[in-house]
Amino acid sequence: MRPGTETGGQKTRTFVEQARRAQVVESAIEVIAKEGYANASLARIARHTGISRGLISYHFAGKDELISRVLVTVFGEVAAYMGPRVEAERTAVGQLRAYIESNLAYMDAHRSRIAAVVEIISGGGLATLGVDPIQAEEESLMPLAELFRRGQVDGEFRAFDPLIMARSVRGVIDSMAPRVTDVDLDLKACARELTTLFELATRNPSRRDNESPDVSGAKPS
Amino acid sequence: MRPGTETGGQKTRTFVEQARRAQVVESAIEVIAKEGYANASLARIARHTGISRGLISYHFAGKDELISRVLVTVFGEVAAYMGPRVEAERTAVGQLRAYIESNLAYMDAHRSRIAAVVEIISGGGLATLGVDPIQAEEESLMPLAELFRRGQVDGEFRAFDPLIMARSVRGVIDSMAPRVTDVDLDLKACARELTTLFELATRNPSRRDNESPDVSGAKPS
Amino acid sequence: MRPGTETGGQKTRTFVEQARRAQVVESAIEVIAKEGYANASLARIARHTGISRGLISYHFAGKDELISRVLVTVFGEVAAYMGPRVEAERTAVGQLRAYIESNLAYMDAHRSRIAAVVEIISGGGLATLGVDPIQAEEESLMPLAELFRRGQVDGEFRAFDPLIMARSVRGVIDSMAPRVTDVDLDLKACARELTTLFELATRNPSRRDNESPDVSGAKPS
Amino acid sequence: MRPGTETGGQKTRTFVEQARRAQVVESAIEVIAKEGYANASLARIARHTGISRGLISYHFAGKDELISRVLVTVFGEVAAYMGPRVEAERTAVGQLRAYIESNLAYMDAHRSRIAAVVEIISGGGLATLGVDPIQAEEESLMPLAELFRRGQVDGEFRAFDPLIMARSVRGVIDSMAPRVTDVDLDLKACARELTTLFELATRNPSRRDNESPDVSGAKPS
DNA sequence: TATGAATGAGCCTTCATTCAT
DNA sequence: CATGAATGAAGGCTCATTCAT
Repeated sequence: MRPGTETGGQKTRTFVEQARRAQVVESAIEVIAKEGYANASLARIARHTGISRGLISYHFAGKDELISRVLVTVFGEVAAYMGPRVEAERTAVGQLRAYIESNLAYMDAHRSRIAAVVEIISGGGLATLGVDPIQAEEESLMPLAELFRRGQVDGEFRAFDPLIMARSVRGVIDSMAPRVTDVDLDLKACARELTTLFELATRNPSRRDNESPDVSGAKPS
Repeated sequence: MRPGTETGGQKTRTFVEQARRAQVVESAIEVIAKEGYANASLARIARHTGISRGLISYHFAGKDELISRVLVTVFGEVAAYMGPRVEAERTAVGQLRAYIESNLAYMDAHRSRIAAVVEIISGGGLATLGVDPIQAEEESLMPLAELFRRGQVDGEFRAFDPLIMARSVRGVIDSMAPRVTDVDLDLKACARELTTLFELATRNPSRRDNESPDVSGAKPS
Repeated sequence: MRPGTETGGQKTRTFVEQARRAQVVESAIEVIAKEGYANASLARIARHTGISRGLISYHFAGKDELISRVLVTVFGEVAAYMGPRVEAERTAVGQLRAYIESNLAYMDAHRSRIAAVVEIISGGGLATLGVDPIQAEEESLMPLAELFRRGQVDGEFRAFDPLIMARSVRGVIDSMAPRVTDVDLDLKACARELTTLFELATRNPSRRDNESPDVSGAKPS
Repeated sequence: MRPGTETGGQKTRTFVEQARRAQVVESAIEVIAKEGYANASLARIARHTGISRGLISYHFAGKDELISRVLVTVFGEVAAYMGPRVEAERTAVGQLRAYIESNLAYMDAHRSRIAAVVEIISGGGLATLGVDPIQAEEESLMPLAELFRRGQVDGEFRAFDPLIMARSVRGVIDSMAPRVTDVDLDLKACARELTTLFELATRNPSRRDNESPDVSGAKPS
C-alpha cells in the first residue's frame, strides 16, 4: 500500500516522504524546463533525481499527480509572492499595478519554474490531469475581477466588464511567459509598459484626482 | 512512397489527391477539436475519415505534415479573413479596431477550427514540427507592431513600445482562444470591450481630434 | 489478367512487354547498386524508372520475380562471357586459368551489376525467392568440379576433392565481389595472384611437363 | 529507458540484467538460425524466449544492439577458440594450418551459431548496424596478412601479395559457412583439403626443408 | 522505503500488393 | 498498357505502470 492511498485519507506523510516528494517535484521542474515536457518521461525524471523509476510511482499516484504537484507548487509560490504585495496597496489602482508588477517580478526571478509550467501547459500536460483548463482559469480570474469590481464601485475605474478586463490582464501577462527563456527579454520594461497600458485602459476619466500615468518615456524595443 | 515527394519537386497533385488531403485535414480538425490532440492518433483520424491507416501516410509525409497542414490551413483562413478588413481602414486607429474585431469575428464563426489549433498548440503538437514557437510568434507580431509604429509617426498613438503593445494585443486575443468551446462566451461583447481597451491604452492624449471611445455601456458578464 | 499469367503458359510477351521488363530490370540494378537492397522498394525502383508503382506489379508477378530476373540476367551475362573463353582452352589447367581470369574480368568491367547482385544476396533478397542458396551454389559448382575431374583423369591435376576445390575457387572469387565498389581494387592483379595460387594448389607434381607458374613478381598490395 | 544507458557511463549491469541479455542473445541466435533473419522480428524472438516484447527493448537499446551482441558474442568465441591454437604454433606454416583447422573446427562444433551469423550477414542485418562490411573484413584480415608477411620474411612462404592471400583464405573458409546447415558436410575433410591447398599455394619452393604436404589420399566427395 | 524487472498497449511508419479507371 | 489510390499487415519503439524482493 502506497502512502497517501488510504481512502478518504488523512495525509499522514512521514518526513522522508515529504522530502522525497519535494525532491522529485524540484527535479521534475528542472527536467521539464530543460528538456521539454514531451521528453520528461518518468524514467528521465527518475534518473535526473538519482532514484529509481519505481520510486516515483511509489510516492505519487501517477505521473498525473506529479505534474499536478509541480503546478500546485509553482502556482502556490506565485500566489504567496503576489498576495502580500497586492494587499499592501490601499487603492484599486495601486493593487492593479502591484498585481502586474509582482507577477512579472516573480516570473523574472524564477524563469525556469515559469518555463516548466509553460512547457506543461503548452505541452499537453493538462490533458490527462482531469483539470478543466477553462474552469481553472476562471478561478484564477476571480480575485482580479473582484479587484476591478471594487475599483468600479469606488469610482477609480471606468465602466467595463470586469471579467473580460481580468482575462485581458492575465492574457497579456501569460503571453509573456513563453518568452522567459529568452534572456534578453526585459521583464521590468514590460512591467512598466503594462502598468501604463492598463491604467490608461481602466481609469475613470470623470474622476478629477485620477492622475494621468506618465506616458512620455517609452522606448522602442 | 508518397506522391509529390520528389525533392525540390513540382507539387503536381492530382485532383483526387487534393481532395483527399483536404478531406483528411478537415477530418483531423474535427477529431482534434473533439477528442483533444493527445487522442488524435493517425488511427483515430483515419477511422473518423472512413479510410485506412495507410492512406494518411500515403497522402502525407507523416503526422507532422498533416498537423502542419491543419495549422497552415486555419492560419491561412484567418489571414485571408482579416487582411482585407484591416486594409480597408485608412487610419491606424481604425486598422487596430478592424484587426481586433475581425480576428474575434473569425474565431466566433469558426470555433471548432480555433479549438483544433488551440489543442495542437497547447497539446504539444508544435514540438515535433521544427517550429520555434517564439520565432513564429515574433513573425506574427510584425504586422501589428508595424501598424503601431505608423500610428505613432502619424501622431494617432501615444509613445509606447510597439512590440510590447503588439504582444499585448495578441496575448489578449489569444487568451480568448481556449474559451471558444464555451458556447456562452460572447465574442462580440469581447470585441467591443477589447477595442475600447486598446483604444484607450494607445491613443495620443495630446491630439484634440482624437475622439474618446464610448465608455458608458459596459455590462458585467 | 496480367501477361504471362496464363497457367502452364507459353510466354507470349509482346515487344513492349519485353522492353518494359528489360527496362525495369536495368533500373532495379541501378537502384540496388546505388541505394542498397534494403532501400530498393518497388516505389523507389518505379520512380527511378519513371513509371508508376502499379506498372511493376503489372509486368512482374511480384517483387520476387523482379529480383529473380535481376539475378538471372546478370548471372546469364557472366556465363555468356565466361563460357566461350573457358571452352577455348584445350587443357584443364588452361581452362582453370581462363575461368578465374574471365570471371574477374567480367566483374572488373561490370562493377555495378556485381554490386547489385552482392547487395541482393547479402541483403536478404534470396530469402523470399524460394531459391535454396545451397542448391543454387551446388549447381554453379558443377562445371568447375567437372573441370577438375577431367584434369585429374588427364593427370594434369593432383589428387584432391574436386567439389571442395571447386568451392574454394568460387569462394575466393566471390569474396572479391563485395569489394568491387572500391575503385582502388585492382582486379587484374587479383587475377594474376589467384591463377598462380590455384595452379600451385592443383598441379600434379609428378608430371614432368607441368611447367611451374611464375612465382617471382608478386608485389605487396 | 534502459538501464546502463547513461552516456559515457559505467556499464553497471546487475546479475539479472546480464543473465537476461545472455538469454535473449542465445534465443535470438536460435530464432535467426532456425527461422532466418528476415523472420526474426523482436516479437518472434520475445515469444521464443518466453518474455514480453517490451522486455527486449528494456534490456537492449534496440534491435541493432541485440543483433550486434549476437555478432560480437559469436565472433568473440571464434577468436577465443582460434587464438591460443594459432599462437601455440612456432612456424608460420604451422600457424596457417592451425588457423584453418581451428576455424573450421569451431564452425563444425557450433553450427547453429555460424548459421545465425550467416543469416544476419546474408540477410541484410549489417546494413543498419553502421558497420562498414568492407572495413570490418579488412580488419579481420590483418592478423592473417601479418602471418603471411612474417612467413615470407622467414623464407617459409614464397613471394605473393599477403593481403590477397589472406583474403583468399578467408574467402574459402567463409564460403563454407553457409553450408554448415547441411549435416552431411564433412568439415574435417574440408579442413584437410584446405590446409593442403594453402600449403601448396604458399610454400617456398626454393626451401629444401620444406616438406611436401601429403597429397595422395584425397577422396572424391 | 526502494529497486530493477517486466508488462502491454499504443503509436507512427513502411511496403508489397490490389483494383477501378 | 498504365496509373494513382487504397489497403492491411507487420515492424520497431516508447512509456506509464505494476510487482516481487
